[in-house]
Parts: sequence; C-alpha cells; structure tokens
Amino acid sequence: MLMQSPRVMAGRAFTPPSLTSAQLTSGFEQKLAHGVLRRIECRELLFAEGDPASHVYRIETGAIALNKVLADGRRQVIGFAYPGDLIGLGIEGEHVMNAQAVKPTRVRCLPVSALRQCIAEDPALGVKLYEALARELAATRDLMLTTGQRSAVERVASFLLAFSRRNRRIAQDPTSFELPMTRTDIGDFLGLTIETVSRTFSKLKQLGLIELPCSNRVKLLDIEPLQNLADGEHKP
Amino acid sequence: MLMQSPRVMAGRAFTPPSLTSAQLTSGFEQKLAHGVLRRIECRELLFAEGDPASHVYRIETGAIALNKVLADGRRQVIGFAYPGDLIGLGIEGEHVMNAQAVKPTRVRCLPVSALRQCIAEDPALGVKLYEALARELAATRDLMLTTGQRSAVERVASFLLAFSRRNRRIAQDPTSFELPMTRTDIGDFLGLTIETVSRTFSKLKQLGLIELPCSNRVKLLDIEPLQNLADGEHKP
DNA sequence: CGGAACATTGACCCATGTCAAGTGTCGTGG
DNA sequence: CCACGACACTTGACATGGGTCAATGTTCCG
Repeated sequence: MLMQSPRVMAGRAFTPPSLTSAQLTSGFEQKLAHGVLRRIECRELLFAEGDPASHVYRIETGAIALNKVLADGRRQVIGFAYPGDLIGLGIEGEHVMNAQAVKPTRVRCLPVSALRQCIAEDPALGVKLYEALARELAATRDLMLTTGQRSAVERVASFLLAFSRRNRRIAQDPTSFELPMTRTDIGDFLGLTIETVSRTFSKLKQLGLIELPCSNRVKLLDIEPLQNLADGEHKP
Repeated sequence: MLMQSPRVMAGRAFTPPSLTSAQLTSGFEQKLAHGVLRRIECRELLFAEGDPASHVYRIETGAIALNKVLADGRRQVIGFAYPGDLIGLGIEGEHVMNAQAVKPTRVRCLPVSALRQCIAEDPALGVKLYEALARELAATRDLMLTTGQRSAVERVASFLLAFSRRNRRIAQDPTSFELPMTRTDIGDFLGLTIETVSRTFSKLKQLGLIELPCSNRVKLLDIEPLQNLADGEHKP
C-alpha cells in the first residue's frame, strides 16, 4: 500500500478528555464558585447516558471515569477527569456517556443556562469552549490510535507516561503518583482485561522500569525505555 | 463490580465523523460555491498531520479517509468523509490527522479566514460548527466503544449497518451499496487486519446475511440478524 | 495479453482472554 | 484489638480469536 511517510511521532495520547477550567474567564469562574458543591460516592454516577444534560461540572476533588456501555455490559472508558477538569460539555439535550466516580469525589455544578449566559456576556468564552472541545476530540482520536493499534505493553506504558506528563504539568512528581482508579477502570480504558493489565504491570516491574509499593501507587524508575516501549521500539 | 444498568443500547456507531454542510447557512454555502475546486488522486493526501490548517474542505465527489499513523507505520483510520461532508474543522493551527483520498476525489476549498468571516457575519454559524464538532466527538467515542470492546464480526456487521443507515438517510438503497475504500482502509478503521476483514465478509456471506457480487459491492440480505450480530447477541 | 494491486483462503502461532485459585488490604462489628 | 468478610489484585494453566505468513484468485488497466 502507498503509505504516507510516518512523519509524526506517536503523539501525546491521553491528554485528559476534558477542559481544565483554569483556561477560562473570570466571569465564568465567579459563577462556578457560587455553584452548588455536590458530593459523589465512590462508584456513584454523576450522570448517565441519556440523562438530560442540565449542568456542566467542574471536578474539585476525586476523579471521574467517563464511559459508555454495550447492552451486554462490556464497557469502554473514554477518559478520566481530575480536579480542575470540566465535564458535561458537548451536545445540548442528552448526555451521551456515563460519568462515574472512581473514588469519593466533589464537583461544582453549573446549570447550562448559566453557562449560556456567561457566553452571551463574554463571547470569547464561546471560542474557548469550542477549542476545548476540539482538543478533547483530538485526545479521543489519540486514544483510538492506541486502543486500535497498540499492544498491551504499549498501551499500559502510554497510560503511565500520560500520568507522568500530567503530574509534570501540574507541578507534581512526574515519577511517582497514585492511580485513583481500579484495574477494571484501567482495563476498560485501554481495551484490556484486568488480568492483562495486572500482568503487564508485573512485567514492567520485572523489567525494572516501575515499582508498585502498593497496587495503586506507581513509581517510574526509568522513563526513557518506558517511552520506547510505548512507541513500539521492541518489535523490529 | 458495581455496574450501572446497561440502559442504553449499542448506539449509532459510525455516524460520519464530519459535518454535512447541508445543515449550514446560505452565506456559508455561497462562499463555498466560489471556493476553489481541487482534484485529488486516489491515495493522495489532501492534508497531512502537522500541516498548517489553512483551509476547510467540502467533499464534492469521492471519499476521504481521515487517519493517524504510528512511527512504525501502523495506521488508525478515524473516519471516512463522503460528498457533502466538511473536513478540516477543529483546532486552529495544525491539522492533527492525515486526509487521504480512497478514490479519485473532488473537494471545495475554503480558507479559514473566509470561514471566520462567515462566522462574524452570522454568529449562528459558530454555534452550528460547535454542534457539528460535538457530534463528531460523539461519533468518535462510539467508534472507540466498537474498536475497544467488540469482536471482529461485531465490528464488520456494525460497519455495514452504518453504510446502510447512511444510504437510507440520503435516500439511496439501504440494502445494496458500493464500498469506496479498500480492505486495508476498512481494517485500519476497525482495528483488524485485511485478512480478518476478508474472512469476516466471507463468514457473513456463508451465513447468508450478505452477498458480494464483487469485492467492493455489498448487498445486505437480512438486516435484522446482522443487527443482532453487531449487538453481540451470539455470545450467551 | 500481461502485470500490478487488491482480495481471498489456508495453516499455523501467539497475545490476550478466560477460568480458577490464591493473596493482600481495608473496613466493620464483635 | 482482632476476626471476619468483601473486594481488589495477582498469578497460573489453558483456550481461542485474530494476527502472520504464504499461496492462490480476481480485477482492472495499460
């Protein structure tokens, strides 16, 4: 097949599929600060596919998994949202995904009517939301490339490196972090079973690339070979 | 695991990941009509990942595959665009995907500056573009659910049914159509190899669900069982 | 007519899924 | 404070769907 030259490297997969509200305007920030604070239990749904999309939410603490479910229960996690992220944007009307807390979580709620008012007051906000949506689309496509084409090690390595990058971005330790979600969540995100996720973690541990002090805490010992694994530099 | 009830059925995967410009305003339509018409050879790239996003394009005839490539050549097709679809929307700056013609194709080109002018003249257009992007995001997520969780038969059946639906929407025969793309394109779209795609087509033929008069023409003989296959009603 | 590109089919293999048996770890109640 | 149960995670043995490699057909176009 006539293939275009692979000019672009793997790309930054797993950019969080949600808008960090830090980028937004102060009027919006003010409205949000007055919004209702809602507490969500671990595993509780903030909203479900088909629910009327009445609000947008900003995560204050905790973590949310955005997912879709097939009739027989197979589940695809589309992305995770962390403190600062804004979720519930998109088409007016109905939510198209479930938003499930993976740990006890607090969110600020903003009615879409208030959001609309914000946009009317500050048209630049509309542009920012458009751009945020575009970035989210780009992130989802990167994830597709990963779940569609990569092997288990590549997927897990990419996943860990995404955490590392996120931590660097928010000025926290990029080599050691807590995974707020379960193996099931990770598996459903990467399109793998929990067993494969677990085995792959063990493999990376054996290779001396990571440490697992406890099951939900990861220390990256050597980022470069991890990056090579993620980029598929082990096949040829 | 505490699973939410699977209240939502499989969803309409594979809604074309691009905007049909029919929904747009007449001012926009006028500008487009004056836009340059460009011819693209089969397999030629309309734009590549990393190119400056100077224009948006509307497909007039032919078909385009939007894809991303890993460093080692593995390719993920994110979606296909057909006549009437608008592509190149999204983040300003650089294209984040390749757009490759899967057959000889003609597109109308509109500079993003002109698009911006249209939006200034008609703010409602901005909203429509936002909604279009949101629909595209929803479609991409549906595709993720498919490539991440479904088996080969399920993927191929879904793919064919998406064609059927599209044809119904544009008032053409929903039971018989031409596949403009190669097996490689289909495979890279569904996350399968060409051999698996081919074998799966053969299997559906043996099951009496489809006919393949020639390799790029499909006739759906019995849609309902095909839908059941797509929805995974064969496992239990 | 001939060759290139695409598609099909078969044989085999391997990565990952499945099933099952442990092993932590945490929270609760005695 | 400990014992217990629930749940999450790990690990092993085995099964299998789909990938890989290779041979053959088919179609289309020069």
